[in-house]
Amino acid sequence: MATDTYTRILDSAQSLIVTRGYNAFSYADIAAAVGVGKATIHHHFPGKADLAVAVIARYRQATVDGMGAIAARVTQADMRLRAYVGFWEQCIRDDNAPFCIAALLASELPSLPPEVVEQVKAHFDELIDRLAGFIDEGLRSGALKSPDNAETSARVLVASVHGAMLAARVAGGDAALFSRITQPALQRLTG
Amino acid sequence: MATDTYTRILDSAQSLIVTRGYNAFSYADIAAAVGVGKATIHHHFPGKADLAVAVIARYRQATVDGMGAIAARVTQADMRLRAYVGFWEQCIRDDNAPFCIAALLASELPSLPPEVVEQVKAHFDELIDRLAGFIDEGLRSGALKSPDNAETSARVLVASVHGAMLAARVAGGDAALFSRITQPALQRLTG
DNA sequence: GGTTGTCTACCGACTAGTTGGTCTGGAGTC
DNA sequence: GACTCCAGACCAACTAGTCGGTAGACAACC
Repeated sequence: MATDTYTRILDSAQSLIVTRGYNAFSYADIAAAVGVGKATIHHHFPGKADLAVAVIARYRQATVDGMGAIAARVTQADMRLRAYVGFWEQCIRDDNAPFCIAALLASELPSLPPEVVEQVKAHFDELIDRLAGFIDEGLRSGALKSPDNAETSARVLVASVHGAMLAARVAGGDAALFSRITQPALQRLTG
Repeated sequence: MATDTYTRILDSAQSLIVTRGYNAFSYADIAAAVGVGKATIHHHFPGKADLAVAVIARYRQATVDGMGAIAARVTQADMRLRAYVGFWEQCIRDDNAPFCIAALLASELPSLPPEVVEQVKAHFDELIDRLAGFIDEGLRSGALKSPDNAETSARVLVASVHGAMLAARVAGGDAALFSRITQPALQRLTG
């Protein structure tokens, strides 16, 4: 199912989307990066939208898995939130995947094919849902505090992370700036 | 200097960038929207980067003017910040220009021509500077409070606004959601 | 008061290159 | 021999950008 070429195309597409967005990468870019013909990409992903959908679908799964791993590994609610934010800080620091592709695609939303829009929305819903789960648990146990409900608190935290990503990107990949900006949103919940 | 056609091209480019970003609009789009030939656009703006630079430069001026107007009209520091956030809430509600073009371009930053990158960075610097000015004044007078310095506080607020814009766009232009997400960042300063 | 020259504003037709996508066909495998 | 995987050549449509040329405004000159 997931052959090597298939995965490498997906990897390449993902890193191109992270740096350029949906509209500024082409089949030729991927073909050159992976070292295959353009037709090979079409073989695995009939259209550009299919490719993007596959990238986000995998990204969504990775997010769900990652949040699940945090839930399993970390027991304290405040540390779970710190792990989420810390993950992105590390990504920016390593210049690995220094931007959430869903956030990037969200900004381009009005110019995206409907299937892609659907995936982006689904990712946001999922992410908010998982974080709200962490926060809800923390509020019940008294480990966290917030004047708002868990869902709103999660949205505020995510917005802070996305805004901080933008700021870090403008500052040339400044992970320390990202950390500085996201800290208040964390402190607001962790006290 | 600034003829009618010139301004209309600029207007059209700006609204196209707001909805689609830099890479997903073309000279043909603008030509069709304005009702002129493509060559006319090239006459006023030799290259696509020149056009984008002109759009952002005008946007920067409008931002500086707008912040100046707030400073002149509103005396209380907390109300100045509310005016800034409220401006964007209104833009989203009216579906007028429901996204900051600099924030949108910032997400595409790695794929942008250097002249455009420069303008985007300059806008961020200017915006942070003006807001930090408001906050600094408020901190001195005791109208605002913050554990951080004015510059960091301004960055946190801007990140919150940009993150909330993304959330509102994903939610289909939900101005109430934008307001709900930005409120904590305001409350943090206004108490 | 014509004539000439120069300027800006604009257009239709063009270019070279790129876009996503299709077609045919070959190599390897089960 | 059917199937998956892949490449090369190709396509129409589109991209930013260029070309020569036109229409009008303004001025200078004789």
